[in-house]
Amino acid sequence: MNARLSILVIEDDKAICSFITAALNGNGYRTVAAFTGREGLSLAASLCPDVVLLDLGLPDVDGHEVLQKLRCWSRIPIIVISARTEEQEKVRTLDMGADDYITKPFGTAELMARIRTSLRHSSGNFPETVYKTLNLEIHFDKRTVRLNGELVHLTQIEYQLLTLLAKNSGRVLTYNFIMKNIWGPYTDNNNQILRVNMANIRRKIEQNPAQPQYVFTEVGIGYRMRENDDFTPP
Amino acid sequence: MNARLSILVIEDDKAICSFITAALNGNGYRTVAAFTGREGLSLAASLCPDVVLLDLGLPDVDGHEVLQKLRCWSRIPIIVISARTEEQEKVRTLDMGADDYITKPFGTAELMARIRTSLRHSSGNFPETVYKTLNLEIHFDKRTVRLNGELVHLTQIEYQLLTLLAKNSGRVLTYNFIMKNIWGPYTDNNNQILRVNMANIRRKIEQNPAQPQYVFTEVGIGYRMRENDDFTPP
DNA sequence: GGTATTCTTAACACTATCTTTACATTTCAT
DNA sequence: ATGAAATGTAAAGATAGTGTTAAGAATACC
Repeated sequence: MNARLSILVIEDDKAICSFITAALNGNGYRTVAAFTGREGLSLAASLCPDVVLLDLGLPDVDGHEVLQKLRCWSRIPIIVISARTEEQEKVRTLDMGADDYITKPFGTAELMARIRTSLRHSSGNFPETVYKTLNLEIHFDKRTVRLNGELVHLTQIEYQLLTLLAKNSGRVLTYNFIMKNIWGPYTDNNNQILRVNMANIRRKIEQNPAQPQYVFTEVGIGYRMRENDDFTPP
Repeated sequence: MNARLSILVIEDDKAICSFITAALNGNGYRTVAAFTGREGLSLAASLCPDVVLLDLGLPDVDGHEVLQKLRCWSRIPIIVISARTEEQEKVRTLDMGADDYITKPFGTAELMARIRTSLRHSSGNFPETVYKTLNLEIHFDKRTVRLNGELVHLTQIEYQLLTLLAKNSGRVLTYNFIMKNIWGPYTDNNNQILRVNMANIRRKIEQNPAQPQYVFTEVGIGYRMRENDDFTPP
């Protein structure tokens, strides 16, 4: 059911590269190889892999530069592989945003374990307890929704859907993500049920459902909820 | 303003323990020490520290058991410290939910770097992944584009196109590369559709589409997006 | 067991988006 | 300068995606 996870290997030494990709394939991952930093950056952008393995000793661009460029726009887990064992080098690399630093030589089993650990990290987390904007308030701990101070009654699914969006407010959630989250991983790709629920929610909280203020449609992608007011960036 | 982060050190060797806590204190962390597994578990539960450092060689309970028990109820980052270097041991420990595995002897600088990395993972306060230049901001993880702070609505293809360029900012992407990336490998070599989309994007984000500030045309080659000037290391 | 609520499915109207066409404008070599 | 090639723009038809309604099925509640 779940699509296989894909891993981008950025490594100039073809022998090592094919060794690594073979090991990854053997463990059920899809792999894509890049032999230069430039190539790696483009592929990362177009493929959006689940993990990046980055060898620091590249011919064209400095590996650290690749790391830096990637971190400008992505939080994909990046596991750096390097021959250098000096502590300063490790510190520098980790502080530039690498998720792990493995020194050569290393065993494939350890590599696989560290990949699994990275994947664990990249799956999300959100702590907020109140969502509040315009005239809408959601208290997650009380499980209440208020519009202009008045309690709004939502059904189970409607509430789940609204809070999923609220906890990720400002961010577009894909139809698929929402479906999987609420109807479980084995639902088909039919959004009809989602559309109906959204229409019902809008009827309850929007003044004019045709011009929503709270939940917006991103055609072809999914829904996005208006950003939470008491959002305090770091 | 920010409360200092607290770290629980579970380590039976008092010499090593005081060495580590001293280093942590020197780096601004609050530390609590536990000399047995049992103690460590109860302290973790009562304190809810931000990170746990766990030595596997404990006298009373097996270190792996501590790890397992902790993971039953908590997702606190756990960094395991161990004298054992065998790969199987590392794999087992990581797969039981440890966030990192450091072998003795290790330097304090590396330990600190790995703690920072773990903290980044847990608190979700990853530096936001954005493209930013002049008055334009693209938030990749939210899938939003802002011009002068205002949300700009882009269609699916427009967004794909803009982010492909942004993720490769400063570099020329050929028409062919872009076409293949967005319309798939089997499209013909007709750029018309690409030109239309670029015109639409420019109408939405450029002040004067005839003299673009963000996406430049490289005649005969492709498009290039103004370089991201946002990079701020952690 | 009957009633009310909620969930799901299907049909259809409506809207946004995509693609194509036609033509204007710019660029560059001669 | 001039013309051919490349690029930009506008508009309209085709397509796909979304919202809405309503009716039957499933579930919970007396």
